[in-house]
Amino acid sequence: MKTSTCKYAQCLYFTSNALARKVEKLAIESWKRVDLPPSHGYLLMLVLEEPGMQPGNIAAQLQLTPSTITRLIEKLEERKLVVRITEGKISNVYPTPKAKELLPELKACVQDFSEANSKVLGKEETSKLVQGMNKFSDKLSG
Amino acid sequence: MKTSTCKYAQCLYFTSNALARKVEKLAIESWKRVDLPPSHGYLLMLVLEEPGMQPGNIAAQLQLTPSTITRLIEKLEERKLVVRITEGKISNVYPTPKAKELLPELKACVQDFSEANSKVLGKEETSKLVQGMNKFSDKLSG
DNA sequence: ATTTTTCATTTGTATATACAATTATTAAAA
DNA sequence: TTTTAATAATTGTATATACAAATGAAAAAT
Repeated sequence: MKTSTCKYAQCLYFTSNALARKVEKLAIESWKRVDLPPSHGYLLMLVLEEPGMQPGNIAAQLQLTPSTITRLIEKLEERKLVVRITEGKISNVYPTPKAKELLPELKACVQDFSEANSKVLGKEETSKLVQGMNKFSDKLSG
Repeated sequence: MKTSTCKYAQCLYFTSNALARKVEKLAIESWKRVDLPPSHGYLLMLVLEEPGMQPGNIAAQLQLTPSTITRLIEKLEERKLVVRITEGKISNVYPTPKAKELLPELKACVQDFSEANSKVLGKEETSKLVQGMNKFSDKLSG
């Protein structure tokens, strides 16, 4: 259904949620080749770039709560893609060799997704949209 | 954390999800006065405007799946805000008197939220952002 | 008039996420 | 140095949402 026929098409609540759901779906497609949901994929890439990264920092980077990060890590551990090494109150998350092997594929997913959404609105306009969303996000995150 | 310090700040997946979560939070605040999550509130308003509306149409309007609508309606029934009357394979959802009494308060929530997010970016710019998001949404929704 | 297909809704189950409470540890204050 | 406070991570529980399967009814085809 076109948003123009939606009663709440002018409402940011409605709009941002609807968009997020659709973009999520698109992203899921792009990440199917590695059989990971996008959220797991992004977390994994973060850890590959910075092995030993702590859950708290991951949470900040991904703008998710620590508890959510714990859950994501659990799943990635089950898949043998990361290991957690805990000393005292801090944990460090490391990618496994299996994850390292997967890196090129992960990058391909990101690339794939980027191309997919560039096709939708064009690179320029998509980039502007992203900027607008970030601007709003930043003003909100107190 | 500012998005500018986020590794994936240029990624639509990341951006749209992060924005949706933040906007949701803002909306929850606005809807607290009626003790309803925003999604329930919007559904209820739809049904108040068009009593007897069917779940399938509600789903289309809100761009949610029918199963999600069933769940939302269940909650609203528990709260005695709507009733479902089923004949054959179709259902009609009606607002209760309690819901009708609530209508001014619901409108106040919408108004409140709208003001809250206008304060963030300004009316003009917010409106442009919404347009951009809708445009993307529309091109995506196959 | 039966059978088949389509359709609207619901149910079972799964994922993503959050909040509040808990645990365990380190740092600060007394 | 003992107590207190702050911090990092986790766990328990709850909400929002979806997909796939099931149900039940109406419409279409034979």
